[in-house]
Amino acid sequence: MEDGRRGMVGLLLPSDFVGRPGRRAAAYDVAAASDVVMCCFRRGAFEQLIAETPSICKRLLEMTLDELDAAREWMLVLGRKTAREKIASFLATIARRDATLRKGDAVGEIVFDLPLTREAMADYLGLTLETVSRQMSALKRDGVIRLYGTRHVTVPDLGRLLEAAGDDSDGGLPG
Amino acid sequence: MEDGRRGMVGLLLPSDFVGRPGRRAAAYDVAAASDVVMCCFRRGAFEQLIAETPSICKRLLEMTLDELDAAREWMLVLGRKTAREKIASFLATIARRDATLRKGDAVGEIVFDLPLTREAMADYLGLTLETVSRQMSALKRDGVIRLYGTRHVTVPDLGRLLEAAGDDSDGGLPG
DNA sequence: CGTGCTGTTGATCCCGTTCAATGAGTGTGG
DNA sequence: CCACACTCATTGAACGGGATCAACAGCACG
Repeated sequence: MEDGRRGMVGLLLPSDFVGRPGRRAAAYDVAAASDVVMCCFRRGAFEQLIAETPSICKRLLEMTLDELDAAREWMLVLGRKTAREKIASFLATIARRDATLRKGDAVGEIVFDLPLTREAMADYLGLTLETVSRQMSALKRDGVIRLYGTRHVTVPDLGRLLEAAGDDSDGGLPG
Repeated sequence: MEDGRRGMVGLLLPSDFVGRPGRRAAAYDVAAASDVVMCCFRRGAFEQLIAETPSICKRLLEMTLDELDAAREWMLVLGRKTAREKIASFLATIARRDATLRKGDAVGEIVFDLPLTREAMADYLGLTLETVSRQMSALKRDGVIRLYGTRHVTVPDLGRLLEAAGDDSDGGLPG
């Protein structure tokens, strides 16, 4: 924002798509928070591809609708959750997609690395970096997560994390 | 949310589209806040129409991308703005689309009716209804808006409203 | 070693919430 | 017509969660 306040409106993870067919300029900056591999398309050729291949357009529509749902879900997080719940929600999101990518070992201990600095997390969650740090410490103290270094996280019990996130309903583990 | 906290993730206004091609169930409730006229399509026929008419799919994609941009814009509002700025941003949004619908008299005094109760505004803005009420009174006291009854609003100077919204850059009135 | 960056922790303050009372508008029934 | 109930809105007082200001620790790098 003009006065220096910063915000993040999305987090792109492996397999995500970025860009807006039909527009020259994006409304937001895209910054790499880690090393990335990108697959790029020339705008003209890509738009032609869309025009000629209805199934691709349909697929893009579905992906965009998914993003929209995610954005709306996040609006609830930003608008109605406490700092602790925001942090827990964020960790749960990362844990979930991480588990999805290397799928298989669904249950048991979850291990992952945070892709963001404390400051970036704060921007994403609408908090200050100090609050992020404090709540991370609090979740660690309460045994909801364990921290090795500042980035490496393990979640011994996903249920407890979801509980801390305010996303109750038990996590819905399939029988 | 499960514990009684409520939130709104979008505001549908005349000419908006709601629904998700390709999904049976919506992730959110849709509630009418005023009298409405809806134009409905049967799912099957509509999806067939999409499949057969690439231009419609393309149009839907564009609309969804616009909604996604709006949702992200709103994430910044929810995450980084003060109560006063949130209220002002909301009023500016309503004023803008209202001016767009009955387009023409762009400049000068803007007049419109709020489509929501204070409580619904609070849910949309991530505030309490008391705070909404207080900030409305504050904006009125400061002369940014005028209130006739609880719903009817006039904005004597859009620039000042945008300033209060934190959306500086002067409103960009064309010469 | 010093410098810079990221993260942690402490102390204090303030904005928005919470709890509570009151007002204003509307519909209902005597 | 007025009393009553009910909903929506305004306003006040007190509290608290997160922001702010500030000090310091860990680590990489020259």
